[in-house]
Amino acid sequence: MLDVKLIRDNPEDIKRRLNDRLINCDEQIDRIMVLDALRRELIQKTETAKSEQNKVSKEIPQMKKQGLDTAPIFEKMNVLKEQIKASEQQLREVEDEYSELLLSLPNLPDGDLKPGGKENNTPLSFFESKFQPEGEKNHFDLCSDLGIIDYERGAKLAGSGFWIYRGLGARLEWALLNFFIENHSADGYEFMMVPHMLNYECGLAAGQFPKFKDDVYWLDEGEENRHFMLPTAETALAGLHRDEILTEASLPRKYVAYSPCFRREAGSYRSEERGTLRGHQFNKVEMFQVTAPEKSMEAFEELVVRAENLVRALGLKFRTVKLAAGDCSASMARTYDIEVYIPSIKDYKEVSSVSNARDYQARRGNIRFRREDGKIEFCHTLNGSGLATSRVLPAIVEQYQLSDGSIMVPEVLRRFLNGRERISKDD
RNA sequence: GGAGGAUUAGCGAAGUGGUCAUAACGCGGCGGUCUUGAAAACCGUUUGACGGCAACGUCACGGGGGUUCGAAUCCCUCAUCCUCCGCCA
Repeated sequence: MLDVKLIRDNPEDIKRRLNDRLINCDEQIDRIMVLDALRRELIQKTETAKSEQNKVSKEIPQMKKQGLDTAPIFEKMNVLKEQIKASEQQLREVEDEYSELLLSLPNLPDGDLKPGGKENNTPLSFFESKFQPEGEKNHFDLCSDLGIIDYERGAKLAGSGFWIYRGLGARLEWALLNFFIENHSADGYEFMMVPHMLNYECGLAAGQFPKFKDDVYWLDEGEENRHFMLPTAETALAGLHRDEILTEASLPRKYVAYSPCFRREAGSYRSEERGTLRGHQFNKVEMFQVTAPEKSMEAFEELVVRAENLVRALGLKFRTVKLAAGDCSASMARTYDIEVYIPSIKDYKEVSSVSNARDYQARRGNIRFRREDGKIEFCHTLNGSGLATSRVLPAIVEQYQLSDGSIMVPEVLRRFLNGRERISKDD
């Protein structure tokens, strides 16, 4: 959520900066300006009447004590009561529309981002693979032939977009997750195992709701207090310190969580995204930080390097891309993607998305901290995948394939697989 | 799933329709007096949000709604926690 003061002070500047995202919010901002003024006027009106009501109300017990006639004063109070009721009703209507509009505005992109969409993304760095692949098979065929992923029976159990990791495939997947968690934990990130079903407020704080509430799976539990399956552990971690005031000394808070991620992905199927490249459920290790505002860029750089180092340690070819304003997700002020190379489609696929939300999520979730001098401010929140496995595994099998259709196990993962160096058909 | 009970400041807790909600009282925290230093004792202090240039005002007793001239207090509803019963990996 944006600070309404920013809009109030310079609505044209905010419009221009949001336009960089290729989203036109001009009308919404104009309307917010109108409602903001109206809102403040109504607040004053209501509070003046309430002040009067409180004053008179205090006189009543004294009058009764003295045996005075209270009838005329009740008369007056009834009038006040009606006035307050009416202006409160008006205020409620104005505030409903006002906060809905304010919540629907995306975050301001950082000033150094290129305006526009995907086409304006800027690759920042490239890393070449450690291993020279000996074949050109695609990951779908390799995984099927090796028997490490069962796509057919996955669809049988749950439909298209689901798969089963089997045997050494499951072990490899588990090894990746372990490798990531161990890495972050060693550097002071607190490992969190969070609920996989969350309430609405989590989605609101993270910035996914109300706009993207149809992109997640909702459980059928009746009208109120329903749960949705989390689309990323970020949604849980963004809700962790909701309505809390943290001490400055306890910042930055560094968390790492593993969770499966559930996404509807309605209409986003593309034929090149076969196998595990896009599914309704995938595994991800997520990093999350809560920082003081002046420390969030430092934390951002840290998260980018952490994610890069994991891909580098696996020896995979990848690149890091700075996203243009329009390609960053709505809650984020800046995002860098780490993309791993998938030889069969001659393209890079995102395995990590590192973002700085600045105070956008903190405002929505009311996540604050107290400075040493006692002042209370909103925190900054950041998140980054570290990493999502559903694209790492295809990259591994393709980039580490041998001429006979077996694959090499990246060195850093071997100790999670009893020292195993390769996976072949006979296993 | 059923039956009870609870939710008030950092913590414990008083308050059962009005003039004690910046909330009694206790603990803790912070500042001070005393002390070589500490402890003890004593004194003081200690919520947040919103509106306003300010003076000041408004709101918040788990959340939301209602009754009333007036609600922490009465009613409805939801959430969470506790106790007992049932069921269960």
